[in-house]
Amino acid sequence: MGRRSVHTADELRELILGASTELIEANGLAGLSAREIARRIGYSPGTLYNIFENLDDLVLTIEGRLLDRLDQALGDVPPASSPTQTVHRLAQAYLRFTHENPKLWNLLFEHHLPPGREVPAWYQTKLEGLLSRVENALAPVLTRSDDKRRAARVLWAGVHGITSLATTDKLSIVSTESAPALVDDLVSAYLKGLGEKQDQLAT
Amino acid sequence: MGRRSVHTADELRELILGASTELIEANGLAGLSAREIARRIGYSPGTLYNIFENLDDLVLTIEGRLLDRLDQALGDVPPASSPTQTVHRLAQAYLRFTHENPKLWNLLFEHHLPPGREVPAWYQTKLEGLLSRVENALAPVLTRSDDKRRAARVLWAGVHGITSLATTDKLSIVSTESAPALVDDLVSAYLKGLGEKQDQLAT
DNA sequence: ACCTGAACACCGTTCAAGT
DNA sequence: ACCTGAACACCGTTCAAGT
Repeated sequence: MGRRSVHTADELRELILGASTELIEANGLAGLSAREIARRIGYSPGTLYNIFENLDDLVLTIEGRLLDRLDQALGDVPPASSPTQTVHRLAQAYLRFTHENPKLWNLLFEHHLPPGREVPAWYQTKLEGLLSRVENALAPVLTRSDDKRRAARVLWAGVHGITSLATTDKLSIVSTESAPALVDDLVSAYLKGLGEKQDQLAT
Repeated sequence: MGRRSVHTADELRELILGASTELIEANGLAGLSAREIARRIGYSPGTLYNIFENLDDLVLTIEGRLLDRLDQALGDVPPASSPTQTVHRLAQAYLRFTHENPKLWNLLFEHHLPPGREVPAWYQTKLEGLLSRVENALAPVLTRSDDKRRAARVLWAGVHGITSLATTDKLSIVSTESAPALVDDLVSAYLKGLGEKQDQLAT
């Protein structure tokens, strides 16, 4: 037929991304299918492939926007009286974000690129941007850049691990309610332990 | 036709599980399909459904065996001179295990049961058994059972987070080579920090 | 230029029919 | 009793044909 510009390419793009997000929020990656997206927006499956290379490309786009939203959420965190307190706030903001968007967040870990394909460069850049927010918060207390790098990664991984176990329902060793307390415990004990190490090095 | 007992039900079960494990080790959950399993073992797809309820049931069985193997690996860790050292050894053993079976381990997080279904009771039991190994190692240093529970969960989640980021290739913020150092850093700083807290409570 | 929809090569799962 | 294989209801992706 040729519905010819009932929607512009950009509008179509947003329609597709919107429908995809809804499907993922409802049933995770398993709920996403090209044909179902097409049904929801009233186009044929083929249309998706005019706009996106394939489903992986589409998912990567959604993930990019999600990382941007998290970056914004972390950017909105006001610095606290001490670096330690700021890290606490960042960690809780991350936790809140993942709990508000559990299925969408899980997408980052459920979705895998086919064997050959690498993650795009902009994706890697976004990740580093997020991590640098933690590194910056740690800067006043960890001057050696190696220490800062490592501590930021350990904290990030630790908080990720807690949210992962809490949201997965598969390793339900951690309940959703207990997650914030575990995150606080991790951050405070770990940073306290690091501080002691620092002191030892200083003496 | 009715190949009638060329293999016993148990043999067939093992054939299916073996082929499934190979497929997962090659390409993750995405590489697994009932039809491909059937092809590999020379039976028709329908046969799988005489032995397993469905693919989820089959995957859950594989996951159970994997948890058993990890439990054994952790059980083989000899206690060290101090509780802290023992936890270090457990954490490294966990890390080694996940790095030796990356795709299989990822199965635990890639695979989700359909909306209604809950994880079976034996599954939950196995998880608690694993966690109790960490709790036991912590027992000499953390007497309050609440503290023990929390510390074991934080450590477990933390190590899980590090391996997850290292193996995912999607959040490649952590390289495979750096993982052991991050795990050591997490365990030593966290436990040192907890120790300080304890001291404070004691005074 | 844009979109369709049939076509191809796949899925998971069921179940009547065969041995 | 055990296993098959056709059938059903799905997939992702491509591309000739239509407007």
